[in-house]
Amino acid sequence: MIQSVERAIHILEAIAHAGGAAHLNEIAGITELRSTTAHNILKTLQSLGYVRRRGGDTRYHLGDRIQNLARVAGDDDRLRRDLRALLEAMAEESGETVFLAVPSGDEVYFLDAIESRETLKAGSQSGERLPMAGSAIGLLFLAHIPRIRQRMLETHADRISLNLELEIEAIAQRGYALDQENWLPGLSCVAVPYAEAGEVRAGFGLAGPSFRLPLGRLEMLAGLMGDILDDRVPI
Amino acid sequence: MIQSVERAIHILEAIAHAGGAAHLNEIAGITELRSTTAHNILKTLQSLGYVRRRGGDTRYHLGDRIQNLARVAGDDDRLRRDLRALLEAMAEESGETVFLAVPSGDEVYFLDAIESRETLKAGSQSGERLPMAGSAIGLLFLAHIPRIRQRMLETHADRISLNLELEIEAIAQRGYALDQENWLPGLSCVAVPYAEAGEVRAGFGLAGPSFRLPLGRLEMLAGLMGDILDDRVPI
DNA sequence: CATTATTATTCAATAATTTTGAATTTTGCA
DNA sequence: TGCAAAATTCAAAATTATTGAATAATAATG
Repeated sequence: MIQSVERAIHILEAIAHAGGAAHLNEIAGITELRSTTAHNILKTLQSLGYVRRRGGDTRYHLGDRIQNLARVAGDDDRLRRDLRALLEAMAEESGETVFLAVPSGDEVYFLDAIESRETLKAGSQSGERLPMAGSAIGLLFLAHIPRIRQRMLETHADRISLNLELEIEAIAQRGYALDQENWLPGLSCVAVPYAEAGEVRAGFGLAGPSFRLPLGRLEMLAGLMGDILDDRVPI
Repeated sequence: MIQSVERAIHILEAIAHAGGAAHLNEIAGITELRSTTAHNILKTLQSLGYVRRRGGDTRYHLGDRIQNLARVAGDDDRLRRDLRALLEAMAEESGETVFLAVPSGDEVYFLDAIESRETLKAGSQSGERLPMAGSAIGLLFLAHIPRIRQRMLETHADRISLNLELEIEAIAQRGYALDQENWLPGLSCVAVPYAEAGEVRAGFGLAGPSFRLPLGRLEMLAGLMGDILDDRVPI
């Protein structure tokens, strides 16, 4: 357990607890550190952009860099809680297996799922991970999240086929992703994006046997899922 | 400059750069640390909740705690950039002085402003700070952001008048805040909230001489500002 | 299924960093 | 303008974190 790292984190949390800004002595008081020690750590955090001071205010504020981490970190538990009701609505209204997934590294991570009550159904895969390019929901992330697509280009530039590029382009155009037996014979899928603050954070997917899911119905279901998402009332 | 704090931050950024998850050796490679050193720091961050590993995956992921910091940190520069166009639209359509503010600690911090072209106008106060309870926009934050209200109750419980409580309640009900010469004789204001991810992050304010801003016009302007905000097209 | 290779973790000694406390400077306020 | 409070700097001391090697766990391979 590294002491100064622990202390630095406590300092950040002390500032957060004070509402986002606090004086050196206030911080030293809360964290029970000498003011010099707190000062050293704060200067380090400041030079890294995790703490700043704005014009004419001697208080230390939390810095912008934290936002960069947060954007990538996601917060899966909150998403699962917040979106559970929507997932249930989708399961109810479609009758098929539905699931919720988020991007995690260069993979898709399945947060939650509800299985269809039909005899022939797609299995749920909650807790599993799939490569980005190997699922409708992964293609959705590639199409809608620039940072993910860029990372894909950097690391797997060789493995990106023209076909894949066109597919991603098509998804970006129409908003949702379709998979008609590309991934598994007999299985069809739809995936729609969930966005917060103008950025796609997660995706809802639906999968089932192809004979129940002709193209027309897949498109209808994409619309249905979109409508359920739009029913969320903002402030 | 404290070395281990710097290293801990670099490790967090390395994980973020890797898309939110990375193996120990990968992290050690990027940060140019011995794997033991990286391991020690990661264990510290893990015990603090800033890094975690999820079931059966030996990679280190960014942890939920980062989200707690981010919620308080805000990111003013991005907000100013993103919302500048809206501020301009409000200035244009209302003809009065308008401004953008965010909560900062237990104060209101003015991020941006556009002054009216009228001869008699409210001054802009970009860069200034005002106490929460001393401005329409501060009351707006008190009404809409539970964490801010709670902090107010904890620290200034004695100074909260029944009047203030009722006013906050009224703002929470109708959505926007009004100030008719409460703060300064002859000056009237409106303030409307700006929300992201279901949480109020900033507020737009408008101020001008009371003779140009009777109650009816203030209410109309609140509606106008709300409409400009709603015109932002989500995905 | 056994074997190999990779990756993660533990440990004690050493080297180095960080903490200390006092002194100085800056800032805020009457 | 002068006082008080807060922030910052500095060199010595002491604890802390780093090292590197060795072990354990995990994944990959034939």
